Amino acid sequence: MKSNKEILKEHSLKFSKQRDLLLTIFNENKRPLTAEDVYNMLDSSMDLSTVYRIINVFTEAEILLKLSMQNESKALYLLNENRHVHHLVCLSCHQVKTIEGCPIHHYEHELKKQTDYDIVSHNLEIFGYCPECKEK
Amino acid sequence: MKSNKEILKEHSLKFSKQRDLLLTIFNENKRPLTAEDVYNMLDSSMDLSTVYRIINVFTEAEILLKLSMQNESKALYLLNENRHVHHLVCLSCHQVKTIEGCPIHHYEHELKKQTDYDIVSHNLEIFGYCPECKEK
DNA sequence: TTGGATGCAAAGTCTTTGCACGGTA
DNA sequence: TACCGTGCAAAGACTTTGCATCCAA
Repeated sequence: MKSNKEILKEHSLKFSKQRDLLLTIFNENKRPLTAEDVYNMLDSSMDLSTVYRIINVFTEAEILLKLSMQNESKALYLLNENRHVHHLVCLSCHQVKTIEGCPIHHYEHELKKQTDYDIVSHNLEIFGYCPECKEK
Repeated sequence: MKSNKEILKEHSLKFSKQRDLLLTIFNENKRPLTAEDVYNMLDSSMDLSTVYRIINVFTEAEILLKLSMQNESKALYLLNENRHVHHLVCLSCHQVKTIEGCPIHHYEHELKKQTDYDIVSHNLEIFGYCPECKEK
């Protein structure tokens, strides 16, 4: 298991107490978090603007992944596991299940032929209710 | 071809000059538009807040579809064709190609079994460069 | 020592809301 | 006429930025 310090170094990012803390939070919470979620977990011990700045730096470095979830006005961020995966997100508790294997990888090739588009990426998120929440 | 008046009536929405105009704009521009795009097309002849209000009403009535596209801070809206389709969006010109047939429809059933989640919906958008833009 | 990171406060961007007026049913 | 829609102005929510200070390399 890599230390936070090592992770930062790999991405040519300076170490700081704040960056260390944020990495730890995202490591310990494998679900999408808003900047505010993170801020609250820190008991406001760091400025909100710093949280935003670090999240932006991490996203640019691809340490974090930005999710686009409709009906959410705040941006959600998740640790980038560096594999091509998708997420099954619980609409009630926001818990995330990571789905290995991309169901449309093959389809992209087909689409490329059909449309003559240069296909670069896609965005797939699946929504539902997790076993616990669906009972209610 | 239904008139705008009829479309509004079907959704139990009152007719107004402004709603009529917006429907026409979305009908003539089958690509994702921001509230501001619409406002500009109107030569500012209607208030921006009205544009937002109408877009919200239309989205709630499912006349429009709200897209979630990462790296876009403004919300994008598109006429809802009332079929389950996905969109292939050009990263350069925002032109949209509608894809009939859902490549993951079958996959959702499989996933339901695997995960015990109650799967409700998904969100798939595909990004790339259209034949014209990819030359550049 | 030095440049980048942070805290604080202020501003920016996108969107929503309150209220008076106007138009549709 | 009664109610909903609209314009205008202001506020709200989320995020970014400027600047002085602080800290890691």
